[in-house]
Formats: sequence, C-alpha cells, structure tokens
Amino acid sequence: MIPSQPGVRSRTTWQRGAILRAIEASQCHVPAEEIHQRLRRGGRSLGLATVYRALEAFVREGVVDSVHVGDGLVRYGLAANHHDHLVCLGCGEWKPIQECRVRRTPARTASGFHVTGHQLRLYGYCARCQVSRAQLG
Amino acid sequence: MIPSQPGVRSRTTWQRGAILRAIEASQCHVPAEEIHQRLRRGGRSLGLATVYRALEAFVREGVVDSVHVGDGLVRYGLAANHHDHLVCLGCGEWKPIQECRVRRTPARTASGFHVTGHQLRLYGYCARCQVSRAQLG
DNA sequence: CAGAACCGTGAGAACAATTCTCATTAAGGA
DNA sequence: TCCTTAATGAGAATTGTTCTCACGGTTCTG
Repeated sequence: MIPSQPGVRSRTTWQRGAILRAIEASQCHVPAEEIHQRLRRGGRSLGLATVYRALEAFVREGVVDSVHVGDGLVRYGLAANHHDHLVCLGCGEWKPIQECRVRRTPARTASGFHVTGHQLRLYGYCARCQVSRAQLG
Repeated sequence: MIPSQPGVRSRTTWQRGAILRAIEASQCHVPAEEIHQRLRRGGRSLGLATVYRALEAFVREGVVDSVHVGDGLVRYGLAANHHDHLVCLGCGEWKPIQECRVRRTPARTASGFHVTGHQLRLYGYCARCQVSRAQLG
C-alpha cells in the first residue's frame, strides 16, 4: 500500500470505510454504481461522486484494483483478493477464475518498468453459447 | 475468423477497407476516435458511427480485438497481431509488450468454457514515475 | 443487364458512465 | 477547542459510445 502523494494523508470517514467493506463483502469485482446502490439500500445515504472519488483514492493507494470486463463498466475489487476473469463473447457473461495463469514476471523489465500487478481476461464461449453457435451452422 | 451471423455476410465498402488498413498501419491498439481522425486527415470523409459499426463487426468476426488499457477508452488492433500491455499507474502511459506471459491454457475449461483468446495488462510504475515517487518520499 | 431487396452510411440526437463544480461539513493536528 | 483543509453531496457537465432515420450503394435474382 503506497501513499498516493506523500505528505497528503487521507482522512478516515465512515463513507470510505463503508465503501471498502462493501467491496470486501462481494465475491468478485463490482461496478461503482452497484456499491453505491448497495450502501443506499443498507440505509447509508452517500453520493455517487463520493464513491468514485473513494475508489480512485483506493486504486491510487493500491488497496483496490480496477478491471474492465468489456461491457463498458469499470469494476473494483480488493487488490489482495486477486483473481482473473473468464468472459463469454456470446452472451457477455463473466466469471472469476481462481487459478492464475500468468507466468512469473520479473519485478522489473528491461526498460526499467516496475511491475506491481496484472489483470488477465480469458475470453471465448461458454457451454451454452457454443451450442447455439453450433446450431446456427 | 468466425462469421457473426451465419447467412448474413458483410458487404465490402471502401470505408471498412480504410478502417482495417488504418488499424493494420498502427503499431499498437488504437481508439476509435483516432482511427476516425486519421482517416479524415487522410482526406476520406466518413462518420464516427461508421467507424464504431465497422469495428463492432470486425470484432464479431474475430479479425480485430478490443482492449481496455484503463483510461476509459476502448482500443482496437488486429487479432492476428496479438500483444499485451504494460500500463504505468503513475502517468497512465502504456506500451505493447511482445513476449506473451500467459501460460498455455487448455482450450476448454472444466466448466465447458471454450477459450479462444486472452488479454493481459501488467501494471506498475515506469522508470520516470519511480523516480518522482522516490523523491517525494 | 435491370430491378428489387436490404445492408451500410452520415449527421446528429440520445444515452450512460464518469468527472467536475462549489458550497458545506467534519477529520485531525496544534 | 480552534483552525486548516480534505471529503462530501447534489446536480450539472463532459465524453465515449450507441441509436435513429433517410438515403445511397452492393449484391442477389430473374
């Protein structure tokens, strides 16, 4: 967990705590809008902009990582709970995969880039979509 | 290359040809907007919606693949010219990496999912951003 | 080759996710 | 407790992408 801007420490508000707990509670990565609605249903009133701002800060600090599954939404999950995703090109369904299929990567590349994490998306067709495609010819 | 909808074949127009050639010409994945502007600067007048529609068709047909680097844009590149990306969390800069670091994956997973491709994003900090971070403390 | 059928196009409106603005609140150090 | 200033909320603004619809151009059929 690296501070975003040294000297600038973030304040602990109940909103940020609640947002982090909502992410922790979900099995897989969730979109900002869902975090917002979940908290509102839970009786906490907070703004959507607050959710986005908190998520941005968490990502900067390395606590949370963001993922694109390909449907135009950015999803967020705990960085510590790393997993990749399987995405169906037919129906758009997507699922977490536990076994990481990325080969060990040197922490530093030839160009001096320091690698701290990764995000992998395997795509293809789920069992159901394979059937429909076969039927269509 | 799989036809999107059997029985529906796409027509060959100069626009689609030009869009495909623009993608071929670029070293890495490019956003739709850039393809559009590049063609316009090249003297061809065509609509942005046309670019998006053509790209959507190409992706469906498997000729082109789309990638999210994390800056809110969808980028497109030739599927045949596969490569992954290195993204700097500090400045947002991103680059293609040629060596694929994804372990060979079974074409079919236990759940019957048929894997046809992948997309990997390695992230961290580029040399320049590491320096600024170190200086800041 | 002519005519019909219909897919692809262009322009701009519509849409949706995200970011910004700004007045207000409250965390945390002094 | 007081003070500085980061964080918040509400809604407007922004922006990437999709939709609408009339028109033109491809391709198929006869």
